[in-house]
Amino acid sequence: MAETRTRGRRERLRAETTAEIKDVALRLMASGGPDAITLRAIAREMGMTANAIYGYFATRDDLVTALIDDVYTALADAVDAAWAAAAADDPAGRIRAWAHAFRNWALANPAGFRLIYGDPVPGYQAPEGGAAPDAAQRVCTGLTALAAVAWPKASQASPASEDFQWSDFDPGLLSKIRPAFPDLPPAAVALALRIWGHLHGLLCLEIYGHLRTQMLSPDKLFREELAQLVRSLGLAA
Amino acid sequence: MAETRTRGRRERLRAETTAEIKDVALRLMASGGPDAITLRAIAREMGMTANAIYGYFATRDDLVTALIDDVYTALADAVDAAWAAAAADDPAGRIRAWAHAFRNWALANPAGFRLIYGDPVPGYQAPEGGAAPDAAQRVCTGLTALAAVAWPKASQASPASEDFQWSDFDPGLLSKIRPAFPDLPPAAVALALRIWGHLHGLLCLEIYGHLRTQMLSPDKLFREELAQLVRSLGLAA
DNA sequence: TGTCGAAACTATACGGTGTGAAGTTTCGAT
DNA sequence: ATCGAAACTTCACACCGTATAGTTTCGACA
Repeated sequence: MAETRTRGRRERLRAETTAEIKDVALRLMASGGPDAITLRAIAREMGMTANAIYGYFATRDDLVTALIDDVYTALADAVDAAWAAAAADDPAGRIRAWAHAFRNWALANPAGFRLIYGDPVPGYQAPEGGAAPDAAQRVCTGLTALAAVAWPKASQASPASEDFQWSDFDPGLLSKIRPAFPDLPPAAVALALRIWGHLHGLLCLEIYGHLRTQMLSPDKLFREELAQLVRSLGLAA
Repeated sequence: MAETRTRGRRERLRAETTAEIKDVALRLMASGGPDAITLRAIAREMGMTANAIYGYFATRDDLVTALIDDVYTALADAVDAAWAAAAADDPAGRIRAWAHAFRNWALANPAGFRLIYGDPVPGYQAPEGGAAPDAAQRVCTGLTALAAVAWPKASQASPASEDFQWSDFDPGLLSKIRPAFPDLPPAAVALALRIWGHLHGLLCLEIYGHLRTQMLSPDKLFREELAQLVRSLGLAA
């Protein structure tokens, strides 16, 4: 038991250091953007040598990957929580809550948003698996859940023009969605992705500063977007 | 006259070198992404020293700015040309032509798209004026022209919920739009920006690889988006 | 309790980057 | 023929990621 305690101690220290590295990296990112994430800066902040970090992350990309995982998970948590907090019998309200949570999170963590959705860092290549794809699918799944509730009305308000097949979508995504919504057709998933694109586009333009050159009140535009979305889904109050 | 000839020669050489620098930079970007744009790599390619480039661009950011200007202008030219090539009496066709030109350009020049709309390069800060904002406004203006034609029908199909004012928009943008479309209300410009956001979002997700994790046929999704857009504008065939 | 060995960390080095200052060459204008 | 500006090179500096080798720390076990 002393054994497990001490071994636990080693692992605890290691976990703490790992957490501190990620913490410092996130702080640097928040203050100086994704490019401020340099091993040397992190080490400087921690009173270490840059090479010491290699004991915790094999490469800087691995660290960035870990950060993306954490940040993306935080985003997914935020929108899921907003969804859960809204009244279940008010689909339009849930969509609004979800979307506003998404935007508010992005505006509060612009560097995080860029880290997830932009070029995180020079030459970075995302790995295959990991928490980030999971979080992406959670976001996507949440959106599909919203679309699923609205689908019966939405599909008759504006049926899909393309004939979507299940084979058009990623099996991993479907494996999470289809069990939850057995009656959902492929076109509804396409709708969810389109909605994702709508919100993502406005947010990208805003966060990367392309909207501010044309529009002085992006929040008004976003609210209008949501109003039209709710209406197009046949959920208008 | 010998005077003007020789002075012209100096300037011509200078212009040629400037063009070659940008050319090499664009080639590097196309093959290795925006991050491959390094002064040293350019100089290496040209058989020069990296510092020689400082005679043409005061800083690397200035070079990147020049590239962004060129690339953004090329994009604006492409969509404008597609718009002009489509039949003037077919608003829906013009929208489709515009949007497909946008997407095709982006897919053909992913690095350029990232250069314009993403983090171009570590620590880059866009300057105030220049050709890029002009090109952005051309894109935006083109979109507004599309929205303007559709507005009479579109506004009664789905009127705006927010009350947009002219003061919500950038005066520079309005100065180009309002003279051309005197009867256009602010809400129509908001619609144009929303459409921009829709297309931009799908394209961003696709180009940055976030869509491919969920959807295997992005082009089908894009066509569906356009179909729904045309329908929502009351332009359905 | 003394010793071993693994883990954590440092030191040094290499090649890459942008950029500044100073020196050299080129070449048109007078 | 000469002057001077422009083009270019050389050298230097600080920063980056990362590989290698050496050093310290400290829990585990005889």
